[in-house]
Order: sequence, then C-alpha cells, then structure tokens
Amino acid sequence: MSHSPITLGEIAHAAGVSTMTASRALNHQPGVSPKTRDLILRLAADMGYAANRSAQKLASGKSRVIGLLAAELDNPFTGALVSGAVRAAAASGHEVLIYSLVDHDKKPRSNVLALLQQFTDGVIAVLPYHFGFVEQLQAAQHPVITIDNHSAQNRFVSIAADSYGGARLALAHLAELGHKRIAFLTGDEQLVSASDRHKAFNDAVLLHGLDKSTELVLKGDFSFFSGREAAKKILNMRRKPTAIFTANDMSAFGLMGALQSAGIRIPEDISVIGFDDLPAAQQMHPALTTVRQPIAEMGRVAVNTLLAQMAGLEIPIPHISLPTSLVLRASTADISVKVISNHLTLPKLAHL
Amino acid sequence: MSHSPITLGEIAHAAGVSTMTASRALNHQPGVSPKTRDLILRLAADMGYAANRSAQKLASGKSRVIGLLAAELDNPFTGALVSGAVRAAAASGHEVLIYSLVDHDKKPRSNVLALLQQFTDGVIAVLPYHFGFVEQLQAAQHPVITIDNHSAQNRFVSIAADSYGGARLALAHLAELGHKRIAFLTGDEQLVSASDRHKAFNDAVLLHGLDKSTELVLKGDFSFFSGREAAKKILNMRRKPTAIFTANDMSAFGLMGALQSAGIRIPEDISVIGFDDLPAAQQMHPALTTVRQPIAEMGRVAVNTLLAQMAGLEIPIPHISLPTSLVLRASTADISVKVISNHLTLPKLAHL
DNA sequence: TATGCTAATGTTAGCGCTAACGTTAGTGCA
DNA sequence: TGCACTAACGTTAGCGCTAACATTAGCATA
Repeated sequence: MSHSPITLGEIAHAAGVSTMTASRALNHQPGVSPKTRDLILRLAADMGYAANRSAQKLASGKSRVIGLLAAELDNPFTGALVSGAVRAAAASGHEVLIYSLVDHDKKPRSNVLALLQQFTDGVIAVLPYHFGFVEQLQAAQHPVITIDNHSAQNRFVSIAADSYGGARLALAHLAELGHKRIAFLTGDEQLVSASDRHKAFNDAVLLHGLDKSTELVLKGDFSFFSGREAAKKILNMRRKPTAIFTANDMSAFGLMGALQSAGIRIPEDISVIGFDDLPAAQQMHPALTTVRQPIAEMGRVAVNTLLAQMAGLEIPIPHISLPTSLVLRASTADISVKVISNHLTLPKLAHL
Repeated sequence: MSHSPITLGEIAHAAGVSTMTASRALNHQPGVSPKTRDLILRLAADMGYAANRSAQKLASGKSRVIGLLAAELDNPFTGALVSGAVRAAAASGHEVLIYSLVDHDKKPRSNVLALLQQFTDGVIAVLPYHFGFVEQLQAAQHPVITIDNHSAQNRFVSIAADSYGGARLALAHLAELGHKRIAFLTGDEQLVSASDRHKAFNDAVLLHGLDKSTELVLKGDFSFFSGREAAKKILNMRRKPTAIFTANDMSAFGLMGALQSAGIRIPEDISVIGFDDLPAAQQMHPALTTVRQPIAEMGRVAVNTLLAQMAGLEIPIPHISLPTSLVLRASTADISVKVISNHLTLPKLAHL
C-alpha cells in the first residue's frame, strides 16, 4: 500500500500549490492565506504526511530532533529523565533520540559527535564523568546542556537538583528526631551532586553537633551493592549509628536489605534516609523516607532550556538548580523508639 | 577552528579528484586505483572527515544507522542488550540510535515510525507487548527484527533465548537435589518467554513427580516487587515450598530479600533459582543460582541478523533461539541440608 | 597503427527539503 | 489613474551525498 512515504511535493501537488507554499503552511510561517493553509494542513493529515527530517536537516540545519547522550541506560534515574525529556520534547514537536555510550567509547569518538551533529539540533548530556564530549560539542557550536554537572569551571549550561539543600533537609530531619550518631554513605564523588551531599553532611555535623567519628563516613558509589557493603561495615561496628543517610535510594535499598537480613529493624534499631525518591522507594518495607529529586522535571527543564538555547537566547543562569524536598515515610523514627524497644534487640548482639 | 564539518567535496578537492572518486574510495567500492584510494583515505583521516549520514540517507537510502526501539529503558536486560548491539554494530561501521517509547505512545504514532524510517536502515524492536509498531514497520518495507517475541503467528524475525530449555534445566537441578515441593513465580505472561518458562514448570511437575498444589504457582510480573509480594504469600503458607523457581532474576532478588528479612535462610530453608544471570546475581548473598541468558549475545545476533536482512538475504530460521545454561551458585542446596542445619538457625546471622 | 577492451575517473541529476530572491495580484491613497 | 506597498504566492539554487551514465587513459592484441 503506502509503499514509499508521502513527500512535500505530493502534498503540494494535491493542493495545487508549489512545494514552497506547502512548506510554509506546514511550518506555520507567514505568507500563506488561511484558506490555502487549511487546505494544505488537512491534506497533509489525511495523507499521513511526515516531514523527512534528514532532508530538513540537510536543507536548513534543523531536524527537530534532540539527542540524549547517556553513559548509563539501565538505571531508574536515566529512565525517569528520558521520560520527562521525551514528553517535553513532544510538546514542541521534537523527538528525542538516545545515544548510549558503551565502555569502549568513554573517550570522544568523533563518529559519535559527528552523528549527533548530523541528526540533532541539540544534545542533552547525561554523563557522570568528564568525558570531553560536551566540550567538543560546544566547540563545534552544537547546542548542548548537561545534567547533574554543575561546576564552577564548566562553561556550559547544566541542570541539577539542589543536592546540598536536600541533604541538609534530610540531616535536619534526623537531628530533629534526636539522632546524634549518623552515618553517611557517599555516592560517586566524581559527581558534583555526590560531593554536594557530602558537603551538606559535613556541615550538618557541625551545625547539629553530631558525632564526628570518621568511621561514620562510608565510601559508596551509588550502587545497590555499595549499600550492601556499607551494611557489612556497620554490622561490624562496636558502636553502631542510630541513623544512616545514603547518597541515593539505590544504595539505601541495598543497605536496608542487608541490614534486615542480619536482624536489624528499620527504623526501630536504625533509621535510614535516602536520596532521589525513586518509584521503588515507597514500595520498600518499610517505605523509604527520602529526599525527592524531581527527575522527570529535570528532563523537562533540560529540553526547554536547550530549546531556548537553540533559539539563540542567552541562558541567564548557566547552572539551573531545581528544588528538592523531604518525603517522610516509614524508615526513620525518633531516637527514643530505639530505647523503648531496646530489650528486644538482645539476640542481635550475640554476633558482635 | 573546525567550525563546520569537513565535507566529501573538501576531501576530493584536497586529493585533486572528483567527489565521486572520493566517495568510492571511502566506501570501499571498486574503480579507484590503490594509489588514489590510499591518498583519499589518508586525507580523510587527517582532516577528520565523517560522512554526513543525513545526506547519505537522502541520496542512497542508507545511513549505516540502526534504530533500537525500546519500551523500557531502565532495566538491566535492555541495558545489556543495547551494549551487545552497539558493539556488534560498531564492528560493521554502524551506529545505534535508541528511541524510547514512553507511556503516551504505546500505540504506533506515525511520527515515531517515520522518524525511524528516515534515519535508520533497520530497526531492532525490544517491545514486550504487541504494540503494532513492528507490523507497520514491516508493511513499510523497513527491515525489522524483534527480541523475545517468538510466536508462531508472527511473520517477522525474532531473537530469543531458549526459555523453555533453560527452565527445564533449572527444574531438573532442583529435582536432582531432592526437592518435590517447588514453587514457581511467574513472569509477565504476555511475553512468550514468560509463558515458555511456565510451560517448562508444568512439564517438570509431571516429569519429576513434583507437588501439584496450585498454590505453588505465584503470579508475578518480572519486577523486584512482585518477588516481595510472592515472599509474603510464601511466608503465609502452612506448608512452605522447599525451593522456588522465579521467572527472572529481578523478582528473585525481591523474593530473597523479603524471605531473609523474615528470618528464612537461603538455601538452608528454601532454595531459590532465578533466570537471566544479571551481573547482580553473583553479588547477592547468597550468590544466586540462575539460568544464564546470553543477553549481550542476543543484541549481537540481532544486529547481525538485521544486517543480513538489510543486505537482502533471506533469513532461513525466522525464530532464532539462543542456548541458555545453568549457572550453579550458592542459593540452591540439597533438600537434606535443611534438616541437618535446622537447629542452627539463630546464630547463623553472624556471618555477613 | 588501428581496434577493442577494461580500469579509472568525471559529469549529471536528484534524494526531500528550505533560504533567498523573484513575481504577481491586490489594496490604499493622493 | 497611477504609484507605492504588501500579502501571497512561485522559482531557483543548493544542503552533502550517491546512482547512473559518460568519458578518458592505458594497454594488449592483431
């Protein structure tokens, strides 16, 4: 049936106008009478016309396609981000195409950059590390925006959630509940977001007069398994923390599972608070108290900022920070709860 | 500096030949003398030339880009698949671009299909459900291959792992260990792979003379949380199974965590066996015995089969099945272990 | 030397679209 | 009536590349 796709010329022919007029009508440009415009639009819809973006890109340099360059696909963060971005892009007639970096091209392969420039009008980079892709894209005058890459020396626009503020909220919550001995499981500190959360922890220690023991800072990398590793270390402590703040939800999940398997009750024995508010956070047992990061919103803002940049607008604030908030659920409790139920925890002590 | 990308014409000019000769040399076509060819190739490398794929697609219908249409990005399965596909594609000079379907276009939006046809030479569809995209792509004569979509009535080529065989292996292993009361946590049965595993379970019940109680079949959907739900049901059973076979690893993870939190030891009290062999399987405690599915390999085979199809070759076997194998780790044990270690239950918590 | 043939190259046209610049017809106004 | 001006079109050219069809050079053969 519809063997080859409908072209602009066919639409124009059917409407009895030149291709230029059809092009103008379909692109909502002036210079077309309402009558002609309606006719062309209706015809295009009826015939199932879809502009050839390769041809558009070649002719005008615009394809209405946004590229999303990601280093890691299979994590809920990227997933949520993509879905926010796709939605926002669709609202303005743009499509999102994802390029996934695999191990062997952690350094900029020129093919990748060329491909992106040839197909897209702008790129959203979700690259945890400083791979050099962004700089090269920028050097080639290709609009680009980064996610979670705030940094004073970066000269490109970035979108991120307010990690420092969110972490401060989390720690203030724990302090209010009476916790003094609070452990912190770090994220991958090559990321600004991770180090911001760490900074907030350090500041909170001073602010709230928390226990300063260095053993309370556990090194992690945002992964589920770094949570499990942290749990092991905590189980081996002679004086355990009464609360743990993890740099993200995923590591909190790992931590909670390992802690619970060892007989530790959350939040009765130890309170746990995460960061991200992934959908899974509310399905945990107990449901995880965490700092909500508006991930999909970040995708949305990234697209809209990129669109503005593509339109030649100057972005006033290069580092856009989105607010975070505390989501109270069941994994944190008042320090006194621990005391009340303390006599039930005896068997646990057996294994030092 | 390198403001606008190098074009074929510039290379040709530098070499003192026509663009056609340069095109032929770069595409490894005959009709160019070795001397000229070498010169052009060297010049292209020096000048950092990258063919404009939009222009290629427009002129010849080929862009050397493979599209990957995925419904769900943030799961380890898709992640591993993509990485296998990207690698295989790179080997033949192809790039992979991913299009992620979000909720609002679970039905074929023509834009999506048009976009894919305009940019790619072929598409790998990783769509759990029968959304209609594949049929439409095929109707438009666009090469397409599906993953995990074996089905007699489908007329398109599909790649999948041997779910039935793998599940049979898993059940035979449990039967050999002496288990008779084996529970099965189903996957999302709209997927052929999930129903194949279920079929293998049913057959194994007869083959090995297992307990036929219907309560032993738990309904799941491949998710971590369906594993947790299943654990709850198992904890409520008056007569618990001695082993559980889950339709995938992810739900096994959820199941194990919930079971362990309730004080059940794996494998001493209950053996657990999964399906997939995700990287995380060996990091669990205990390490998960599971059926290995060669996911990255599936991506590789998908690309190569698609390439063959694009080259006009007839694919002899439309439904390509990749072998699965059993990976023995620590989450399964002989039925007798349960009896022997039964009185040691409590202190066991110590090791972690 | 003329002939035939092949390998190596060049030329032309066009993929589907849009920028830039025509052209035409209509309007207002003195 | 005639001029200026504008809205509504049309035409031409070209984005970067390749298919298809020239053309030329090169060389062996008779």
